[in-house]
Amino acid sequence: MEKLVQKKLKFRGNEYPCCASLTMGIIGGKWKTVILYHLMDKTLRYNELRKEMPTVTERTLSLQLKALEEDGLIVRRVYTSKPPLKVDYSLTDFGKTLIPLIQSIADWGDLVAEKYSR
Amino acid sequence: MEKLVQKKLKFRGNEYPCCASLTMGIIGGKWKTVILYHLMDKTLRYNELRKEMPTVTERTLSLQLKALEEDGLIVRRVYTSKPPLKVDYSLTDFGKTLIPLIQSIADWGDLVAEKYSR
DNA sequence: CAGTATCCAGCTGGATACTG
DNA sequence: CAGTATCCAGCTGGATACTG
Repeated sequence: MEKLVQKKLKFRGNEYPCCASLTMGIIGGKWKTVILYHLMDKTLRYNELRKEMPTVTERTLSLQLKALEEDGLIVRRVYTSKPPLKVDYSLTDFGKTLIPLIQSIADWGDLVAEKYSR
Repeated sequence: MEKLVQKKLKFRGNEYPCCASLTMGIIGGKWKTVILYHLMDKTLRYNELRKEMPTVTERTLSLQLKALEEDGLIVRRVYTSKPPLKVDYSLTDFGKTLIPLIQSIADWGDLVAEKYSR
C-alpha cells in the first residue's frame, strides 16, 4: 500500500515536477527565448544582439547569456585578448535541438499578434 | 533618412519586442505551462489539478488559472451555487491552438530529463 | 469544494556609471 | 567592444489561516 509519487525530473541541480516545467526552467524568463530566437540561424556578436533587442539592458543581456552558456545552449567565443574585444555567441549542438521549439514559440506569437493587433 | 524601428507587438495591453517574447508573456512563469499541459487532453476540477501539481500552493494555482482565463486560454465552469462547489477548467478553442506547442515543450523537457538524469 | 486574505521573501530585471 | 558594479523596484510565488 504505497502512494503513487510522481517522479521528479532533474536538470543541473534543479528539480521540476513535470517535463513542461523543466523546459520552462531552462528557456523561461523575459529574454532567453528572444536571444535563442536571434541566434537560431546565425552567430551574433554582443552588440549585434543588443541591436536586435533594443529594450534589454546590458546587465540583463549579459546575465542571460551567461545562464544560457551555463546550461550548455550557447557558446561564447572570444577572439581578442585586448580591447576592443571581439566576442560572439552561437548555439551549441544541444542548443540546436531547441530550434523547432523556438520556431513554434515565435510562430504562435506571430499568429496571436496578427489576430489581435486590431 | 529614417531609422528602421522594429514594430512592437501587442496583446491585451502589453507590448512585446518580438514574437517569441509575446508567447512567453502569455505562457511564461513557473506554472502556466504545467496547467496547460494537464488540461491538454481533459477537463479537470480545481482539486484534480492540485493533485496533478502537488507542489503548487492554492493561492498561486488560483492566480495562474485566473490569468489564463483572462487571456482567453481556458474556461472556468461553475456547476453549483452553494458549497460544496463544483468548478472545472478546460481549454478554449484559442487555448487549443497551443496544444502542439505545449506538447513540444513537454517533449523537449522529457528528452533532456532522460539524457541528463544520470 | 474551491477558493480568498494577509503577509512576506527572493528573484528578475532595470538604471546608471564605470572599465580591461 | 563587451562587458562589470552597484543599487534598487516590482513582480512572482510561497506559507498559513480562514470562508461562502
